[in-house]
Amino acid sequence: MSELSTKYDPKIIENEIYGKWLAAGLFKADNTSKKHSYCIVIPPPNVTGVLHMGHALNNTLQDILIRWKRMQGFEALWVPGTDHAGIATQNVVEREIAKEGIKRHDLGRDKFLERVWTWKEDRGNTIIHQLKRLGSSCDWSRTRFTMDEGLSKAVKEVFLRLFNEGLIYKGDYIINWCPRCETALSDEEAEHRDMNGMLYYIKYPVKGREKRDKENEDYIVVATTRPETMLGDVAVAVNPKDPRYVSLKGETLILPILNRELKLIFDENVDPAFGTGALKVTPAHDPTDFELGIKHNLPNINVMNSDGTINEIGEDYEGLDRFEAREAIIEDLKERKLFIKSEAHAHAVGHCYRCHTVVEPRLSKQWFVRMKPLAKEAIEVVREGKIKFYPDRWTKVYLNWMENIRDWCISRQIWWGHRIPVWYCKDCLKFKNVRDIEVDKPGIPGVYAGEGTIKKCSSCGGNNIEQDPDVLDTWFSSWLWPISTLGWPEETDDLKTFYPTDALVTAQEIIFFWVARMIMSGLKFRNNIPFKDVYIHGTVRDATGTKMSKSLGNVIDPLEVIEEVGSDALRYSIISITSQGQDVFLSKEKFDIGRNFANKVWNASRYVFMNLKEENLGGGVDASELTLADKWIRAKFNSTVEKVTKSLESYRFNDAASILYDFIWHSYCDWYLEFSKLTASSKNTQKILLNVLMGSLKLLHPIMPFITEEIWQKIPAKKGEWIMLETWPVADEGLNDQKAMDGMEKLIKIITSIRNIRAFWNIPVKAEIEVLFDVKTEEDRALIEDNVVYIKQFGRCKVKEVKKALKRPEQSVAALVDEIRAYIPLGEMIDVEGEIKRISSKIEEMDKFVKSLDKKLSNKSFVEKAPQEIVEKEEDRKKNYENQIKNLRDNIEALK
RNA sequence: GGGCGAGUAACUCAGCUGGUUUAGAGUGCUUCCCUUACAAGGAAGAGGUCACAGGUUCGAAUCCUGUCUCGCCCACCA
Repeated sequence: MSELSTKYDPKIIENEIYGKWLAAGLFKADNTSKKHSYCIVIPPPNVTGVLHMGHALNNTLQDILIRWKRMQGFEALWVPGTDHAGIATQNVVEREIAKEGIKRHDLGRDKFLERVWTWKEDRGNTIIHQLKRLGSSCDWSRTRFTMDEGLSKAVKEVFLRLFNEGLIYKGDYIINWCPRCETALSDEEAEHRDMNGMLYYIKYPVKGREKRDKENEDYIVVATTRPETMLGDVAVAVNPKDPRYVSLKGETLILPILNRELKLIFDENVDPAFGTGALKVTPAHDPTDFELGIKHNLPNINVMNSDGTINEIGEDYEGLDRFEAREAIIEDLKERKLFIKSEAHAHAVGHCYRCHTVVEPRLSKQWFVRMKPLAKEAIEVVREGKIKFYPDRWTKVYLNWMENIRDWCISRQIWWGHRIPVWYCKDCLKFKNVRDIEVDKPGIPGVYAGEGTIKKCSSCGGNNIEQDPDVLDTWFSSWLWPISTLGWPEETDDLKTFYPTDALVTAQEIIFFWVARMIMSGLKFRNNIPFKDVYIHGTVRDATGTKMSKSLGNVIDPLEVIEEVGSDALRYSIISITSQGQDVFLSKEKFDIGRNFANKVWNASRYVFMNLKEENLGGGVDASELTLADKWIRAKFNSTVEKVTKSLESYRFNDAASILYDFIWHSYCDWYLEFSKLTASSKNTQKILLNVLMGSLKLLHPIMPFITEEIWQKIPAKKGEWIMLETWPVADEGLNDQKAMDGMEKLIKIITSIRNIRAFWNIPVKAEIEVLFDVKTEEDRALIEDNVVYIKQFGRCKVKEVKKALKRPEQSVAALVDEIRAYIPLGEMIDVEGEIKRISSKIEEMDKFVKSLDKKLSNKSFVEKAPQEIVEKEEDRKKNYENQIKNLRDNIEALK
């Protein structure tokens, strides 16, 4: 047989194999195939991204699924791609041009976008290349990008449909504003982090009473965490039931510093227990206050510019950054004796998920999608089980979010993205700045939403038309991913064949951003769920439990790991340590698991190849000549097939990995392969050796695609064939053999016991020992005699005698396997006392079990209520132990 | 404030519907072995009141309740 190289070198193998797969077009899926389809779509990584361990885990899981299904005979499609990551990419390019001393406004919109596209072409494919290195069997011919023509068309189509249905509107609301990116963010894009902030107590004087000295009557104390927003205060609110403030009803307050008059309003939503029970009302800078403002008909005063500096309303503070203004205002208040105190106050503060700047709640005109109507059906399909989450606990998280869904802010004040397809006639609408135009419903004269550029106003005939300057949230294109990558809105063959897709594999962080919205969009625009199963894997963390991130410098670079140990080892390791949905704690040593296993597989295959003769491999296995080990390994493999398949079906990937590890390493290599050395020339042995290896390689292929393919290609009979296109093994009931399983297990125990004795008595490796077996049954006698060569070889001993009621030889020690007694005469080497001690301690140990079983069996309730088979089992066990104890006692007698 | 997850061997973790588990694996540790597949290996071994307290049950690491510790997510108490 052809040979594998002595050393396993993943670097060479992996590059070569991947190239071969690509060249042969094996990843391409046929959309006219009559086979059942199986489809997954990649969670599109951000174009600015580089492969991190999260991706490695995510893509390995998906690749396992897709390779497994492909082998099961499905027409398997895995659609890859990237999203344009509006804010992140724009930030990257802005940073790049900043090095040349240019800002984006210097370049202008068109020129800047050209730069971004150039960047995308040059650098935006990094992650795609890296995914290939991992072995991902994506259909690269179908690679998509959210700004592609097709996907852009889908985005536009969806916007227009929703707009015309009145599900998209533009209006004034408090949104999360990132002063660094200078754009609005959705609620999900503002990450809340616990911060040790301050709560500041400030006096707001009561008008006309400033000169009085009486405490509590000449001012109200207000508590705030953001004093700078007081510049935009329009009222102070208290609870109507709060006795402290009842007497002040009808009074007017004076806003410190700016000296604006403020109403004192009474509202039940104010919590008397917080701070002083008095709330400063700043409708333009706080969501709660905004609601109050509407309810009490208060004006909105916006005091900040888009970059977070104070605007002209702030008078002397104009131009100061919000945090500088905070300090300055506090100083001024102190000077005016209007500042009372500050106290530590822990609270959650929103941060921009792209640049981590503290976001500012800010009143702003933005585009929104009404989500409640979309959520309805998305809730039903999950409730009815049409879409299932794995692990199931995420169902609740999803439903909870869905049921409390809020409108989605989809406009971003950046340039990189899908521009909002809305045009305004400035003449009809009489607005200087189109941002200020409110669009609360479709069909407003002078507001046009359309696919192509609109140049002329059909209302007034004028051409003073301007397109909305904003772009859409990146997720507004990502949420269409399952339909748009398959060709929607066109009725393509891909869409017909592969939609709905089967599984979505993703991380928990993205359930709201993406999973939930895809379900809504699929139902809305395709009238069907986008996928059936959602597998949520854990977050990859470092050994201390911190999420791996570049800025923290605690990353383990998957590509470095691949360099060192290979992609197969990386894949195996990460899968084996990821139990369903649990977070993954990584450290470099963990990759040894996969490295060692790959090495084992390689060397075992090498051994098999070395011992095979091609002329022995023709025809089937001769069933009449099967050894115990043959039957055993075949039965064991059979159950492995079953278990691995079951594990994959239930998304228990780590189970699949460890079942294979255990079978290949501990059953196949440790025992079968060792046994085979004694019958290496037998045709049967060679055939079974190869058959089981081939089956194992197939089962292992989804997890370790490269090494399995490489070995497969070296099997002469498989020359020119691909393991990745092989058929997934199916369990064959005819191979199950309980008797062989039990027999082999006993044999293994016998050999182990003999080795054990050798080690225990410190018998030199080269010293020969003899074993005599005392058996109780004919079966046991046959078992030993039939397999005596193995006992000799692996127990490193001579088998002198096997018979019933054998008398214990003098000066011997005993090993016990069930009812079999093995005696090893050691002559002068043993001290009788020591052996008696050893046996006695064993008796004690067993006595404990007998006693506990006794207790159990004498318990009437147990005997009556427990299933019959369990009672019987326990009885058998007890008998067994009692027998063993009896044997051991006899042995002590014999030694004396 | 709500929700979720975790606490099992020195370390990192499995253990799915309670009984074939006398609680497993990998790493580490001890002893022996470079035996022609593999020292990235082989053989043998030590090591655990399954966080704590109750409860359900004939039977609990597993189910229920509570407590403690850690981690995460959600939430407009300024």
